[in-house]
Amino acid sequence: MTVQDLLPSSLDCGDCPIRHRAVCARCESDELKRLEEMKYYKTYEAGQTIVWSGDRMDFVASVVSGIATLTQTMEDGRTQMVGLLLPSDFVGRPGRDTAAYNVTATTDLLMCCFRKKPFEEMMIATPHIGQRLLEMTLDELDAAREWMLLLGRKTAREKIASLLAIVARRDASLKLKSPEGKMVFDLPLTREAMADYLGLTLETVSRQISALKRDGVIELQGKRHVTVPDFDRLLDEAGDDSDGGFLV
Amino acid sequence: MTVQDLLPSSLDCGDCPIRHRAVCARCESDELKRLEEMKYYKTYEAGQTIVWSGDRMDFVASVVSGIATLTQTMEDGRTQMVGLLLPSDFVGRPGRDTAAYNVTATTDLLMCCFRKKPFEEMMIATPHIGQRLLEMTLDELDAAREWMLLLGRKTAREKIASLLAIVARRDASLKLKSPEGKMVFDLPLTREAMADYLGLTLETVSRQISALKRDGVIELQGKRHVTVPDFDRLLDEAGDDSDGGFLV
DNA sequence: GTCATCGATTGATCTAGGTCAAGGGCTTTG
DNA sequence: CAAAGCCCTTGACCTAGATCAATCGATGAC
Repeated sequence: MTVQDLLPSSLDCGDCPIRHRAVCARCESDELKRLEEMKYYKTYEAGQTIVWSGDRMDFVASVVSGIATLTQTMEDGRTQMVGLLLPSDFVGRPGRDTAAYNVTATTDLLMCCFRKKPFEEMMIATPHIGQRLLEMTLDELDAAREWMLLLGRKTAREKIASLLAIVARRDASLKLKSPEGKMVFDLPLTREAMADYLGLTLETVSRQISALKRDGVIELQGKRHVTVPDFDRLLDEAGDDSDGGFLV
Repeated sequence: MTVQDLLPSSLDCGDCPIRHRAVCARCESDELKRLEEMKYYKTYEAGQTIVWSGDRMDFVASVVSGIATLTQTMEDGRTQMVGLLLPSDFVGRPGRDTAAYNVTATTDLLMCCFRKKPFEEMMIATPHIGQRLLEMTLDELDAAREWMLLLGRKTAREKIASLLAIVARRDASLKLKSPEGKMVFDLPLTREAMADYLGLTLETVSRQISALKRDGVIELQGKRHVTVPDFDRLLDEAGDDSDGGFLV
């Protein structure tokens, strides 16, 4: 796998990710223009909740910069992350009017939004936008199911390695690898958020990260800055059959 | 919640579920007719694999009767069920040409199929079919994410209760509850398949079912026939916040 | 400069669920 | 009807990860 393979085809031009990833892969210019007219930006601070599960959600959006999470919670407080939104990811449920999960900004966040109503009208008027949405939803479904394998069957160490691989791959899509072939990135999540992602406790996350560091699978500068000297080794630790998979 | 609430609006007429659930909620008669012309039936025996992950899959289909499962496997044999197909469920990935999971018939199975190519053309020609597909895929995504909460955060007992609740609800959609308000159904899965669904071992499944029986949450006639005297009690054991959720 | 606060680490201990092993009904086959 | 498979149950034990608790920086407030 080369660095080129990691580059999502969608991020090579323009300023607003939604143009490429979500909607406009095959847009004619006049449709693009209508989208441009519809879009607006919103910012959120780290920690801020964007919508609560069950709330009315009258927009769809694409993450421009920053990280957000989708989480589900039980009455007693147990929480499970069910989606991780990285830059260029899409959020929103055309055809549904309430949110099914809590959406929370875990870093400062910039989102490119469209009011849902006109977006849906545009979807109906421009069938291939609907097709694109279907494709993206299928991607999300694949990611969710890969994640289910992780939650149900992987060990704590494999879970951590999987998460690191996902973030490394997504991050490498934006930057290039260092000259020596090392992958370098910052963890966008606290230990607690990682635990909620992986179905673990934050203590176990901390221990396993320490273990991977001790065993030379990763290097750590500070608490968040990670260097992966050998990505294949990391994939191996993750127990991933497919090196491609896991779209998130 | 009444029994009426449990009835999917889609199963009240006709002989072929795909007509209702998957595609034709708003079909005009000529489109319906074209679909009728396209469809064909396939049968599989219990235990038979329908497609292997990675194989070419040149059809989409809807389950008419019987049960099928979607599973993912690691090289060392650990397996996780990622989807459960009950009658009227749709399977297939318009726009993708290979299967992402193993699809296996766990009982004798009758499916109503459409060759993928003409189905996709129909989808393009009839936008609201695409919309319906998007809606169904969003439902599946919701189910997958509910399932993630189960896998990541629920105890073994809660997992079992959740699964029983899902099957009971789906089964009750087809039959009515017994006069005394009890729900009665047959488990469509072996203990092993339940374990693969829930991220447990078959021994733990067996023990927890025994425990629920001992505690009067369920009654068992034989190994598979289940009576639920009090559905709310079961939901309570499942730890479900929403009594609605979990579409599968 | 001191005191909170927040995230992270690390240790000690406990336990839910996994693992290994031995039957116990069933159905199917010859 | 014996033999062989399945599928399921139950018991005895073990371990991965949870829980409880102490400590350690950073960072920021006053």
